Amino acid sequence: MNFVSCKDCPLRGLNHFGNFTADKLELVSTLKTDQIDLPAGARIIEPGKRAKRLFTLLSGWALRYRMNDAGARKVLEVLLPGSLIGLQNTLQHHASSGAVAVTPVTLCVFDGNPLDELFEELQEQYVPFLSTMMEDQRRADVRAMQNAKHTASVRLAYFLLDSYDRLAELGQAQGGSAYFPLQRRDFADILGLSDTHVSRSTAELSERGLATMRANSLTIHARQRMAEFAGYLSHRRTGKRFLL
Amino acid sequence: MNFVSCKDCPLRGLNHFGNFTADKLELVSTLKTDQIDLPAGARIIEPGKRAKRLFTLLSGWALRYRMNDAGARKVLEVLLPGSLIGLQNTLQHHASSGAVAVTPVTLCVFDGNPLDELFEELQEQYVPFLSTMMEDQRRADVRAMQNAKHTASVRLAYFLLDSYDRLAELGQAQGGSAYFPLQRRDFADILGLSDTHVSRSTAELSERGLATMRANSLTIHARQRMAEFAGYLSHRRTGKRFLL
DNA sequence: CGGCTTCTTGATCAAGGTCAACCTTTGTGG
DNA sequence: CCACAAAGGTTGACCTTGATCAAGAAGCCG
Repeated sequence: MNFVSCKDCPLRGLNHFGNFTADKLELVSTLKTDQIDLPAGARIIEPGKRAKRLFTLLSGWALRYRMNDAGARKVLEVLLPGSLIGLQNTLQHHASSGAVAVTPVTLCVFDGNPLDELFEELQEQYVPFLSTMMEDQRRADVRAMQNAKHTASVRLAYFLLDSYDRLAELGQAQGGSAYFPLQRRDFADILGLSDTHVSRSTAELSERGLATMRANSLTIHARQRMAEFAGYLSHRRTGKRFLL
Repeated sequence: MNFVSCKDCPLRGLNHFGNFTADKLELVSTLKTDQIDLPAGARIIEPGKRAKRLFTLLSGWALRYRMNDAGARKVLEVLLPGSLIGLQNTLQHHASSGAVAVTPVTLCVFDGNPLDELFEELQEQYVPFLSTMMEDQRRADVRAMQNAKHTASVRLAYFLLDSYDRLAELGQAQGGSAYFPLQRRDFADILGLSDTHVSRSTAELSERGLATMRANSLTIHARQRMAEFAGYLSHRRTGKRFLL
């Protein structure tokens, strides 16, 4: 993708993200030092390594994950356009999560200490910034709660609805359908299931007439019933999302 | 507990927490508007409610939790002295996690917009602040990963080791033993197990000679073997922890 | 000493893991 | 355009982990 100035950022135009004033935007533009394209499967951040650079996902899908001793991968977070990548690895000496591209991705690169400048110059932005972190934590909280009590197909249904709504906010879902590039193995690592059982669960959702998934796409057939099945409440988000 | 000025805060003296300069400390002192004692079992923050106040746990144990529709509780985080409480509920419109005291607790109260002032006046503190949030996220990440793959007793062992190390950093554990006020039911809600199975798992750790728990206390008998059993690595923490 | 709550132990059962065979897609080269 | 290989997905059989239900055993008050 051609280099995009933050002033012309296609994401920033979306209602979903907060706006900066022209001069703040100018500052953010100067903080963006590079833009890189990576193919599907590329490792964006190596787990266990310290990083100096902070990324924003401009387009494409990625996963934040962690490996355990046995070599099994657990996906901790699904990263969609607008997601900040690498905060763990810039702030912690021994961050053990990494990030990998699921589709071809385009990344905005913020070198040096963008957060220093951010908090110096864009001081009043810390509330949206923290709110966005809290929103992500909320998502993790829900996941934790569900893992404790619900069955595989309920968890899958919840994950699909939540993901669909995130995509819709990015303008990447309409009429119940969305591009959805995850494979069985990814679902397994996200939900903490075996890929075999993910298969069974998707079959169940399909049999119930709730949703079908095939060939990189997701279709939700009966939103209302599926939300009941999953115990999903689409709550209005807390304000706009922060975008560096 | 008598009102403690931040300048005389017993926690701040610990090596575990970062230090402020005298004038910053003075500022924080003025932000602390109150100090309250609550008995064991008291609800510190009501789930689902918006809150204006931010708390710091000065002494005692508390749990951040969330209820599901079926009325089951899931503990999301164990809060020990120094923990910030209520960030979710001040920043999000619809925060659904609450906090409850496990032991009698003493809370420092920060009214109004302490974070505003913090970031205005203590601007350079944002790195420790975010680092601390990332450290807590790391703990959650590990928990998520374990839930996916490990057995109940391994998860319990990991949780005990992690908790023990947190207590040790607070000077509340020596020689393998620590005050540990959680009940079977709390463990169940933390680990996402039934209390019955927590019982079996503690029995297993005891039979293996790794650790025993009785009467509000935890004793780790064979740290090394237990760490191997749990796959636990006590990594040096990333810098000091932020304490408002 | 009852009358609580918490903890333990046992028996049964269901959700999901594992292993293995087979089916579908997709891609590649002749 | 077909043949075949490789990767991903589905289905089935069996087994393990941990949930559920229920009955006792400790503690812990009054």
